[in-house]
Amino acid sequence: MARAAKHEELRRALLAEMSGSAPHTPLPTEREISARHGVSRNTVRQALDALEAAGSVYRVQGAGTFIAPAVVSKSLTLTSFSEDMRARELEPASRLLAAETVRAGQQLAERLGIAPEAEVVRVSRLRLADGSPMCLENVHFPADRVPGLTEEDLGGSLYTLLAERYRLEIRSAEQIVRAVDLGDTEAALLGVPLGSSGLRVERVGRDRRDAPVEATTTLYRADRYDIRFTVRRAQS
Amino acid sequence: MARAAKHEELRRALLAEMSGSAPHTPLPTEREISARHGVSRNTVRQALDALEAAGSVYRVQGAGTFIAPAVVSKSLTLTSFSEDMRARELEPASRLLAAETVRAGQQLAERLGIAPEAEVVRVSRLRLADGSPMCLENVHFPADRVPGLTEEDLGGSLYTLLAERYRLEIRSAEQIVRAVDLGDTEAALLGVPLGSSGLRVERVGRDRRDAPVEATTTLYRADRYDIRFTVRRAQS
DNA sequence: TCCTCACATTGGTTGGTACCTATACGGGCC
DNA sequence: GGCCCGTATAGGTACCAACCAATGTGAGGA
Repeated sequence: MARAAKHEELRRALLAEMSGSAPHTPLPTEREISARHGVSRNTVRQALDALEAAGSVYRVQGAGTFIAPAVVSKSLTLTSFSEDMRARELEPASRLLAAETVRAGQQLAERLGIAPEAEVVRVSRLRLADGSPMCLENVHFPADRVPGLTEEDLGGSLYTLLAERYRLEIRSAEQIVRAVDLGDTEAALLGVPLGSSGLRVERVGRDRRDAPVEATTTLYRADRYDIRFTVRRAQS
Repeated sequence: MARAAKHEELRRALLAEMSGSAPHTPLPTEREISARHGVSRNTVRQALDALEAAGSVYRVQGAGTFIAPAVVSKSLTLTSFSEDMRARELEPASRLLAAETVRAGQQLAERLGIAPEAEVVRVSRLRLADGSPMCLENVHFPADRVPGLTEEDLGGSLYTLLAERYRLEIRSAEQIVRAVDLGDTEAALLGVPLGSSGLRVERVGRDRRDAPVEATTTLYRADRYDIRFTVRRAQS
């Protein structure tokens, strides 16, 4: 390891230095950080850019860079269910419901950018947090990208399995969030009353070349789950 | 105008040049763009950084920069209801339900970072898209930041009013999204069947100094509204 | 024919420098 | 005492230059 770029190391260092301080505390000036850490101001700015994008600091021209107030929600990042639950201090677990190879069909084919006749591997799991149901997860992969997946241990993190076994890394994902009325089987599996509402998240995960790798539909219990994120004003 | 920074102008220029081309078409190399537009490579990279963050292009080291596939969802940005609806090609409108000054109370005080006894202005509106109800919106401002707001015309864009009348600009916002069962009055106002589910978005808007400016709770119809966004893998 | 490896090319990182613009603070004027 | 404005200082923009690291290709060997 230790292959990290300087601006990345600096980012971590600054994050560590900041960790104890109160919100709105000013950081040293860019020029001072530059001098103290023995890097160029360019590198400092790169690190600060990342911290700003993550919502850890805010900058005011002419005034300085300041520690952002502790936010409920970190900026929106792509996380696996396991990571998501651990961030909420819940213990993630899984119950495999189905793992099979089927035809893609029209809708999935479109989301994954493959032919409707192509085969996909479907993994259906009930995800638990601290032992009780949190969501129903339906993941689809193009079959030719994950040969032998149905024989693997699907109880843990799929992301880890994908990365280690198939060298597939999901770098970005598009998500569509909707509120839905749960069906009876869904409500039963999730252990909520019939007629409850739920949060449906449809996701298409892409590798660093923007090729679709995964299409997932997840149904969350409305009473235990929310989505938190920070948005910023952008230019047109 | 024309006060735009070079990297910003370049970004727009590149976006325009790209607009016709097919996905995965490579852009000119950074060095070539630099030469052709008469700017430094640093500036080119700044422009490309923005385009990449917006999801318009993706970059592969050693290979090039490519036009990203047309995505359903642009990267997540902060938009007003009016902008949001226009992006969906719907005509936004408003019906004012209430505009009053009240005590903040515990919960609002916490969200806005003010004292519970402090006064807040509450603006409650039914938002319409193409003439039919889309959501119920409840906006709260610290009263001392928007004197005389209740006397203004509250039928249009609050963001515009805030910017022009009070010089308040919302630069970032934290949002919490949940699925909820609508209450009877809410369902009636939104014109959906009793017992329908809805999407509740709680937002705290902040100015560029990260000071809370507004706290909004919005209740969307589940059948007409979804939230779309792109997430990226981030470092720890 | 197929595989391998060196190399040219592309984006990624880092350094350095200069100048612009917004901000805050303090001294001086009213 | 309070307002105004100059000035020091902060971040923002832009340029140049050099080198690193991943990629892909084509020449050459098995």
